[in-house]
Amino acid sequence: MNEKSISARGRPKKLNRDHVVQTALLQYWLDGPANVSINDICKLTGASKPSVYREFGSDDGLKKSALDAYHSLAIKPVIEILETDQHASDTIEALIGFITQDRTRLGLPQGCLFAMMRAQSKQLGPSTCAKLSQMRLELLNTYSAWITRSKLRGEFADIPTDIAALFFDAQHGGAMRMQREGVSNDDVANVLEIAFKMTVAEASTSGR
Amino acid sequence: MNEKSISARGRPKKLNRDHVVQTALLQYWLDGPANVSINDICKLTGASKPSVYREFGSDDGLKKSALDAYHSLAIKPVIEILETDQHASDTIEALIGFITQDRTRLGLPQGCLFAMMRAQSKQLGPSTCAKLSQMRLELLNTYSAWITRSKLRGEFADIPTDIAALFFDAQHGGAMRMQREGVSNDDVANVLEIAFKMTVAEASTSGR
DNA sequence: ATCGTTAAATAACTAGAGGTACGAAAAGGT
DNA sequence: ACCTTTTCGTACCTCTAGTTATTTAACGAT
Repeated sequence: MNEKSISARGRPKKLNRDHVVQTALLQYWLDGPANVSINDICKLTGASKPSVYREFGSDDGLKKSALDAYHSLAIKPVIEILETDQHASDTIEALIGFITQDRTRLGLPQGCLFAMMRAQSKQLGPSTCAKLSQMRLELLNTYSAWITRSKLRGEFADIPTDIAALFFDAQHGGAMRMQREGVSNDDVANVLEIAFKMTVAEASTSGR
Repeated sequence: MNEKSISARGRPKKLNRDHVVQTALLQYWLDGPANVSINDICKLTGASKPSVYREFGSDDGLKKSALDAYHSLAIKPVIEILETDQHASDTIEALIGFITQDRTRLGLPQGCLFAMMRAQSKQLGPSTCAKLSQMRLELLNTYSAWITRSKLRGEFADIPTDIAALFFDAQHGGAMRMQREGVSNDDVANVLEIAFKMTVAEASTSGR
């Protein structure tokens, strides 16, 4: 099924790719991608340095793989919330809930690796940067599609779609930074609520 | 007047402190504080490394001094806008204008050194970090004071002051990131306008 | 058994970071 | 003229980053 059974020749592989990626992901997330070296990853996983280079090619390759894993873990859920068919205000509520959940209980760091990497993209390699902007576009497009759908149902204010998408992306980034700077999740949620409230269609607001 | 004339003994100083600080500031601003080494600064200014260390003590000291200079250059203007006595909507307009001005014409980089440093504070030394959080608090307090005054004049929406201050800070940071990521100043201004519009008192909005 | 294939790990290399020891140089004071 | 004070700058140090050469080990195929 996997590639291992296809090419079963040669010395069997010892390195656990997933373990390395997960460890790197967590460490990048916890300490910031620029503060974690390949050496650190080797110490943490017990892998040898050449093994890591054989598997990922370079520091850039490992970071890209970790970012890939982060996508499944923390970006896809956001996208799925935006693609769930429900009232815009419910989507917003779900979004706020996901962003401000207490991740420490799940053993996950606060903040957002994606946001951190965007903030330090100048210190990252080309393939990580490519992945980053691809993810950025994917998110912006998902926001745009959701906003368009919400507008058709009269649930969204009269704001240009692309501007509103940038606005949502900005709020998400802002929330992540607040978390890192120690603002309580309650306060972050409050900020997001007043931020997102205005994007809801004005008709329903004045109707109450 | 200055310290030079007080202790005029010893070999005269050759190092131009201001020149070094300004060069460092610009380079940090342009390439990111983590991507500029003391060596780079020395090459750019012609100063010798020990001179720089004699003057600033450490990398951390130089970064702190550069951040200090940035405060006068780009943070103080924001604070002054917030302390000018005018209608809240005019203040907001001035704020948006300042944030989205085209700095390339002034020979200044895009983005915001303060925001960049906040995003990479884990890579900075203790005194730079202290300066950073001091500036953060100063800004938040200035926002809060302005919001309180605006509320008294009925020009601000019914939002908890500290939450609104965090909201403004978040918008500023978001705008800086958008600039760095290549969003046009027009689009940034549009995002800020819809973001700040809601903080204006609702009474005047419905009155139109 | 041996051969090609693949992966292992030790031990290096290069580059650049932050930081400093130290002797020479340039001024004023005596 | 000499001493003291202050700064200068070359040449170094240490440490860690990313990266790789090289030899050895473990497998399937012949």
